[in-house]
Amino acid sequence: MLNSRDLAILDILQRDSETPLAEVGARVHLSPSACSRRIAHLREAGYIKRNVAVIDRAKVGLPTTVFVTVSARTHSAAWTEQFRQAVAQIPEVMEVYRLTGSIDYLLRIVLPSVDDYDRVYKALVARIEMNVVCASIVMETVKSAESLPLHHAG
Amino acid sequence: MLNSRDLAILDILQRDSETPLAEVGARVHLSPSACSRRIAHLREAGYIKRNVAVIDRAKVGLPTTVFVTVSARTHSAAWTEQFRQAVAQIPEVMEVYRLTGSIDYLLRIVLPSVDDYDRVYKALVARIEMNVVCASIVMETVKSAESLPLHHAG
DNA sequence: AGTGAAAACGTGCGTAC
DNA sequence: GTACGCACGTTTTCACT
Repeated sequence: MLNSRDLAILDILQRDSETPLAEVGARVHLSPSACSRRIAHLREAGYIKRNVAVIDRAKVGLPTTVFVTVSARTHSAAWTEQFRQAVAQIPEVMEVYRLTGSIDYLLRIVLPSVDDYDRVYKALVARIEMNVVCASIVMETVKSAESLPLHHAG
Repeated sequence: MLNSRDLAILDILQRDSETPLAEVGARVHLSPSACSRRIAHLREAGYIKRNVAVIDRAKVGLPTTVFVTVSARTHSAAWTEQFRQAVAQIPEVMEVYRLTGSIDYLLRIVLPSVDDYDRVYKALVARIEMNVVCASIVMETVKSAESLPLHHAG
């Protein structure tokens, strides 16, 4: 289980994983060595999965996001599995969610430009029969939090 | 500008920012010290924004995701700015995108449970008048890439 | 069991070649 | 680009509560 101090440590590390233990310790009122042990425990227990570099999408030539809503042709287990494999194979498809309601799936696709969507669309429909309900291009990212609301966790 | 070696380094670091320089060097056929210089440059130039810990959402008590589609009451600059501030103030609202098409905005909301959605919904409508078109609960995360398709970048 | 002080360790960085 | 050495931060040990 997690106490409030563990949550505070996680909150620091999800914003900057390179924060020196001395600073982490100062912020949660703990010694650096104690922080080191806590973090090691949080890793082993799976609360921290790994550390990653956050890359500027626009700067590396991937400024465009397209959201695609899809409904299944059939709801058979075979179709579902084939769909799962299709989206797994296409790296531009970064996230796929199965939703409640009339729309079955939501896909987030990351691309160099809107022109590339056609390529990804064709790659998708070549692998699996599906009804693309709608494709919406992201005009503006109004908010992008990148850190979990840990203070509001259960 | 970025060459293919820089992209390879970014690809390694976006998967695991703790990869030792010796291993990064081995994978891109470069000495550790040369890697160190490249990475420092990638940071200064803003390609790498920062390093963060990836936290297991379910384990910290935030397993639920809700996607909400919103259309604007009016399209005035004042409404837009007020909407921007409203979503900025609510930490559970992690991402907000302005989209093409009839739906104006897409919100990704992260919560302890579906029951908490009512609380966030009320917090939103208390701050800004808007038409919530639809709220869909994520039943299953079919794919979650967490790393950019750098090999397909422009 | 969990803490803090201090010593040992390892990695990354700067200088020299 | 390689080799060395220093410096820093992290990790471990240990005494203690």
